[in-house]
Amino acid sequence: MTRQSWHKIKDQVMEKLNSRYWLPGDKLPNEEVMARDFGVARTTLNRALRDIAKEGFLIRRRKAGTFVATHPVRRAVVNIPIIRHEVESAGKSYTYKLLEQSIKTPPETVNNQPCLYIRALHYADHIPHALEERWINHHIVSEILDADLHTISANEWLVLNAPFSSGLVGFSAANANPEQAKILGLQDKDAVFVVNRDTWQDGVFVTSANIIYTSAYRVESYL
Amino acid sequence: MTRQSWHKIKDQVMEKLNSRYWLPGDKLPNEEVMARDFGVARTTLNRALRDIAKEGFLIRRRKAGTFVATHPVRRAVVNIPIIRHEVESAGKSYTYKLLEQSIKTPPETVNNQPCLYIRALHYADHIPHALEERWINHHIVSEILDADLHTISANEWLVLNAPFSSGLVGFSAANANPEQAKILGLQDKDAVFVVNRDTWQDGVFVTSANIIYTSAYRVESYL
DNA sequence: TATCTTAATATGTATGCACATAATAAGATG
DNA sequence: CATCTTATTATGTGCATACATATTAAGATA
Repeated sequence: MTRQSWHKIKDQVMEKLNSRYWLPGDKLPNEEVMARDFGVARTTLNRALRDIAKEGFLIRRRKAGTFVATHPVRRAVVNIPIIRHEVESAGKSYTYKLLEQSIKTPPETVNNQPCLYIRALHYADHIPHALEERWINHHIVSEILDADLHTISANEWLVLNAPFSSGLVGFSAANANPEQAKILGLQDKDAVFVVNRDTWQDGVFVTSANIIYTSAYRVESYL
Repeated sequence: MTRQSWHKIKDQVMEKLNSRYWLPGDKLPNEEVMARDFGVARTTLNRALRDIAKEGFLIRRRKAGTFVATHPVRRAVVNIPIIRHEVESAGKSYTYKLLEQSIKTPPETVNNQPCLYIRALHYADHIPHALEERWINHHIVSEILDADLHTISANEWLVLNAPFSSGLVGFSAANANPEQAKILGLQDKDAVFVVNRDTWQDGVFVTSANIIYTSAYRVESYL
């Protein structure tokens, strides 16, 4: 008898969900029984079920049991790459221009003490691709004051030098303001796609960035 | 001696990454050694490392070993809820109006045979919140022809009745066209946030939807 | 040297067992 | 009847062990 992997068990369970053999809300047999049915150890079945639950199709509660999710919340996993990589992997040439670098006081919503402010333009095939507007807490990542941000983008510098901080990403749409439109080569009021990223290190504010893309930009993901 | 959980091991490893004890590109000790160092079984350490690798901070290759990712691709996990739930969990009243329901031929980019076309408006506190424009392959999910789409949105009906299909999500920005602007109560050319969802069941086209939100809308996620 | 074969190695995972823990149900107490 | 306590149960997880598998490195062969 060939060995069963937890991947195969997962596929078999998913098949029973897809075929509606188990319906939303249904309670599944307990692990011991299912493991016996599938002919694997409970550990192996457990791993398969945990993985499916993590994807949102099953709800598991101790003592209560395992249930088919009634309203599976679909989760899309979105990659947030470094802009240079994003451009280059689309087969285009990447260039970059630092527009502004100064220390000033950000809006209260960002931070309550003076920060390093960066404005930079990312090009794909020498056409403006994305405008980066970023606040950096240089009290925390003080080494960035020595970095040559004409050569390497703040985006990339931070990923390399403070890569493991936690953060919040937001996607939204906006009308370009006149200045942004001019820089990006757009008409006034043209729609832009804004990616906002705020990150912290151990609870302390590190950086807040708005990346402003032309409306041709699109974030995609399989789910 | 208290028992160590794989979560704690994970935290300890993450701490060594955060503190730059291990630098991007570094090779970590092998599992056997690390397990001994942390005082746990290899299984437990393995689970922690697998989890971190899944999040993109470590790269693991058989025989080669475990390495700190040089360019960790940040992944944001975005929830795609049912619109009604989204509105209600914001503490607002949800209402819904079916604007159009007909069978016609979609653009070639969607499907090559006549489909059910739905246009519906979702309200939050009786203010237009999102416009749904959707094509449905009624040859596959024929039961939807019997559903009363005045009562339940196609969005929700599909999640309940064909919930486990695979799909593609896209986020983008656009300028509202005059008709969309009128329906959503916007000015012409106002920016809108568009969520596009295409889903298939076993490789067969099921549905393609554009959900058009006003620019106040924002997709957020921790990472 | 170039190429194929083989051995060594680090991760991947199945299994049986034991115990931890959360949540519920049953029972005891006022 | 309400409330607190306790037992039960299903999932969560640790551990030791064995073997699987991908990948690299070393050795053999031409």
